[in-house]
Amino acid sequence: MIGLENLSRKEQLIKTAAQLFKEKGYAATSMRDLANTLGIEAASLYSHIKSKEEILQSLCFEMADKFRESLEEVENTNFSYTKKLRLGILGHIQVMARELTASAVFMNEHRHLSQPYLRSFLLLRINYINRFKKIIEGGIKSGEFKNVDTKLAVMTLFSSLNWMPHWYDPSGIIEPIELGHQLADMLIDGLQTK
Amino acid sequence: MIGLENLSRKEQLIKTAAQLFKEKGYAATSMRDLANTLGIEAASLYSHIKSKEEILQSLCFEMADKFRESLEEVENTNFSYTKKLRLGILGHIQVMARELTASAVFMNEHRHLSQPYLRSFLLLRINYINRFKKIIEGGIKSGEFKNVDTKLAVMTLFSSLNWMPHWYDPSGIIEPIELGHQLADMLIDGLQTK
DNA sequence: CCTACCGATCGGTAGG
DNA sequence: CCTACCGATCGGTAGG
Repeated sequence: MIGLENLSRKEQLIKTAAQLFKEKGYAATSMRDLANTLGIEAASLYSHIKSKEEILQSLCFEMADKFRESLEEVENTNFSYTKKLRLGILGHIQVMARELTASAVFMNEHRHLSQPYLRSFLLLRINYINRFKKIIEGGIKSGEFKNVDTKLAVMTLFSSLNWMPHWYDPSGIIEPIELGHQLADMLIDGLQTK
Repeated sequence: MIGLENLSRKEQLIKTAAQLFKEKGYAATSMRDLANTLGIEAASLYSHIKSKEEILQSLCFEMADKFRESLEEVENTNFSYTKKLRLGILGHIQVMARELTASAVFMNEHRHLSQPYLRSFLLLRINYINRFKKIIEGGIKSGEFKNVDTKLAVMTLFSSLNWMPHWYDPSGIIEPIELGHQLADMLIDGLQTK
């Protein structure tokens, strides 16, 4: 692992776990896998964390919080719905780009949370999705957007966004902001030439 | 479980496993979970199948085959790229709608395949994605589509399509074909009014 | 952060 | 399809 030198041991542990959870999945990652990657014994992990699930909890809820924060900034503006949607997409992608691994875990591994954490995570997520949906609905009412099925539209957006950590190459040419603009262009203007 | 009466015991077993793999994930689903759901002992499963992974293999490769078949039909036409893209989307969604659970497993659990199955699965998948990409590239060259980033375009399409099993309600109002048309409309024409 | 260890559960087999 | 069982591995604890 590279770039973990400045982090506390606990932060290193969570970052490393996120990597493993992303690659192998939460259930298929053992505490011994994690310990081996860090170069310590499995039992030693428990002086930093209380349980395996605690790691998943911090990853999921910290990301949920960052996504919510980013969208709230956009909501507190007076831009058109078209611009709000674009800024919402840009914000989401920038949060994701800063935490690509944690974002992938947020998207794919949250189902392994136990109750009551799972329930409150799903509430946060549906709330986030509904806020994007409100922007789309607003755009339809204002005449900016076509009268599409808003559930389909928002789920298309949400799945496109959240699958990005699986294929986006942060060392590649295209920058997160540029990527966000292109995705917004595609969804707002379509592929077709005018 | 409903509607499994006409299937062979092995087919029932695979369908039931798909449901559990979708809900809990492959790694978190134990053979005892599967046996309990079917109302038999875990050891009895092995008179129908060789291993847990064999179930995952049949699910993943059978779906890959159906998706490939559906896209090949579209490729063997002389339609415009716009129409090919639309028909490709419709085909994918119809295959998925017929096997919603297996499709979710295909999308999210394939990483638990061991070698050499994982490698050949990923080859099938990248081949499928590249065929969609070729349609988009063709449309750009012909002037039907704007000069977008084709990797972004095809991954947006692919992730939208494959996340559908997680939110699409087959008992709801909207039919798979109608859904496919609306998704195609969105991606091709965009959200924006003209 | 380590050694030593716990009970529970895992995928799977033998033999009927 | 069952009983009986296997060795391996799981998340986690006690005590230092």
